[in-house]
Amino acid sequence: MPTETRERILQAAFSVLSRNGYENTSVKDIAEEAGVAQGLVHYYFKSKEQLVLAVLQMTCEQMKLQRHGIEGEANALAAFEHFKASLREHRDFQSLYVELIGVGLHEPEIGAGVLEFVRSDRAYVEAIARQVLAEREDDPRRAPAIAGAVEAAILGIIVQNLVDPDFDADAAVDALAAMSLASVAG
Amino acid sequence: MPTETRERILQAAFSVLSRNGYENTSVKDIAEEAGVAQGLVHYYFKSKEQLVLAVLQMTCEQMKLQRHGIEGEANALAAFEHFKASLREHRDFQSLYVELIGVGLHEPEIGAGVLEFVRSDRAYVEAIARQVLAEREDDPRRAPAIAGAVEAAILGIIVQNLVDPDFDADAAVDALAAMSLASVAG
Amino acid sequence: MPTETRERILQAAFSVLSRNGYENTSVKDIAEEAGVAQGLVHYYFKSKEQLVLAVLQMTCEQMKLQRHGIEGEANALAAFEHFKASLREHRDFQSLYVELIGVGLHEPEIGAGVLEFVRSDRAYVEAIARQVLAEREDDPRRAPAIAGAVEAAILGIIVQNLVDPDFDADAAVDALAAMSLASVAG
Amino acid sequence: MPTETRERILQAAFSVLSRNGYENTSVKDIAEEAGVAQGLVHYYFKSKEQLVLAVLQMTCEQMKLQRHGIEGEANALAAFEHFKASLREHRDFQSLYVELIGVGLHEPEIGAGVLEFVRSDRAYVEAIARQVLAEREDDPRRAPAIAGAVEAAILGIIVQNLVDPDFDADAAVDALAAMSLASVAG
DNA sequence: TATGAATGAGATTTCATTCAT
DNA sequence: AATGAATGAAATCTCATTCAT
Repeated sequence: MPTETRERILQAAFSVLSRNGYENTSVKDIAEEAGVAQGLVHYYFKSKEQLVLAVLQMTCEQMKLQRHGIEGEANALAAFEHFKASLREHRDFQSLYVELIGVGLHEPEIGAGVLEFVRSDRAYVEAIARQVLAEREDDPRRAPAIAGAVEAAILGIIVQNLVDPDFDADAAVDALAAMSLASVAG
Repeated sequence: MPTETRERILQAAFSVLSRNGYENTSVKDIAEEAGVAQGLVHYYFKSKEQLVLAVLQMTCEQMKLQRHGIEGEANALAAFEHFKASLREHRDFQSLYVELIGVGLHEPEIGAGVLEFVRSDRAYVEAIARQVLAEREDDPRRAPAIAGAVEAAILGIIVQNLVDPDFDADAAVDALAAMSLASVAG
Repeated sequence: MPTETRERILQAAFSVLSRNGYENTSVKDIAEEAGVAQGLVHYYFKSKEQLVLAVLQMTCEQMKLQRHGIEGEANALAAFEHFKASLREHRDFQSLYVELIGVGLHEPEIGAGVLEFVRSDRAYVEAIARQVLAEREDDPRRAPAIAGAVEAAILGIIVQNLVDPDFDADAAVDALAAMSLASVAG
Repeated sequence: MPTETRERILQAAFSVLSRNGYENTSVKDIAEEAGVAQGLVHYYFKSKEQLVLAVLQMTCEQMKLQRHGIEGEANALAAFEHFKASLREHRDFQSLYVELIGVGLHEPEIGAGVLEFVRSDRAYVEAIARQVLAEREDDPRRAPAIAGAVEAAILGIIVQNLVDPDFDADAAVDALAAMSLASVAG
């Protein structure tokens, strides 16, 4: 089946990219990991950049799905717990993601993909914030700013967790949870 | 004069790197920007990686100095204001920094440089946190976790500010300030 | 056809190497001689060293085949005659060979290839020596030492023949033949 | 003293060249080994090739001197013994020498230096051969051919001794001695 | 769809040599 | 005599991409 091959290439690209980094990954490496000829990669993806973009989107899609169950709960603490778990389980995704944030600063197509995901992530945080503000009868107009800060902290915890082996990510998440809830009236 | 030339290469490297990105910057570009022969770059820096590392360190050094006046004050709000200003004034540094965080995930020498700076930055935040906790007679042992979360938010605000033209960085910083102070007893 | 191209590169490499010498031969020169793109050379051979090694082995293989008919004869004099002829006809091979002996002293992979050929050549000489010793009922245990000396003289005659236009190679081979036979009982 | 510096550079060049090989030796390496600035090497030697040539000549000179005492003796066996000793003691010289034979095939100035030494060496062998032939009242006109073969064997034993750790150089020299003496009437 | 040979541009790096001091 | 910064050319190698089959 044609689609299977495309998928295999995508998976292979994700593996190699997250393992070796954007700079150290060639189309040849990806083709080898996927077990296909080099030329076939360009049959499915016009350029390396397009392939990377597809990888980014595929992976973001996977992440969104995992979050999905939580969203209905409107429970901020549960979301933070879920985040703690994902810090342990999805290092590979996060590593690629952080690297692509950097790449996206100078490659517009990647940048657009990154932007889309950052915004959707922040929107999710904002939705939760809005729920909490509503519960406590605080001003719902505060939600965007709080979401900006909380989403920022999430990104920054991901980064520190990747970069610094001594970083206590769980403690940072707990502190973030305490901080964000303390700032809401009630 | 020898030292001047080395400095000129470093400055040129910073310019080109922050303007075009790590991937799109060649030693040739840097040499041209500096107005020297390509070979001279390798006379002063053993490899491209070493040069980039030196750029990272030089720039981190500059950032540290700017912070210096603040540190004695133990005034968290002033530090947040200063951060807001630097978001406007130092996009070039921040852009390079964010990109090198990504690069450093797979290139150990860059990674070590990034780690060093992240830690020193967090230590600075922790010192301020400790001051505030002391003022309000809260438990000083909370400082590391708070610093982890606040440093994270700082990183994440830098990222969003670079990536998303619609991001309201000032509002996020204000929300962060409110959150972090609200979580401390008093 | 793929194999043809590989062979063409190999032949081109032999030509340029024996004509211009190892030091003065670049991959670009070889690609031009073969009429292919420079990158293709590295498609077939991982590195310049690997290519040179392949050239060495290819040429050694050719030399071995030419010798083959003789070996059955157990006739030392015929072998010496054949050697005289090859001194005239295979200057190019011998020139490259002598140069690679020198190169191999400091590049292990080349050195291994050279060693292999020297040993196989000496083994061939030893086989002939053993035949002559048997014929004349002399001690067969003398064969290795005699082969060491005769193989040495062969190498040295090749060298002098290349280096010194006034060197009388035929006379030297005849003297060697006389010497080696005179030292065997009978 | 100026001459001392020149000598130091020559000695350093010999060390580095014989240790690392011609290809892997840069003028910078030599300057560093000598403890002088890179530019100074070119003050004393017009080019790298000239320097290498001077090294070759210096070293050949040293070898000749060591032989000198022997030459008066006209004692072939003593000369062979001396050769056996030099195989053990002068690997560094011999390694450089063999490499420069190869280089000299394509660089005329080096080639001329090599040729000069090969000829002088062969002339020395020929003188001894002549003495032995005279002693045994054999035809002195055989001397050049014998010398060609013996000098060849000397070169080839040097080569095999460098290339093959299992080569029994002493046995080969003994066999050579036996062969060469057996071929002379008496 | 799939292959893999072939291309051509470009990257990093090395190096002999020159030159101002 | 001596330094070492500076040059410019060249070398090896990598790689995204194309193309004939």
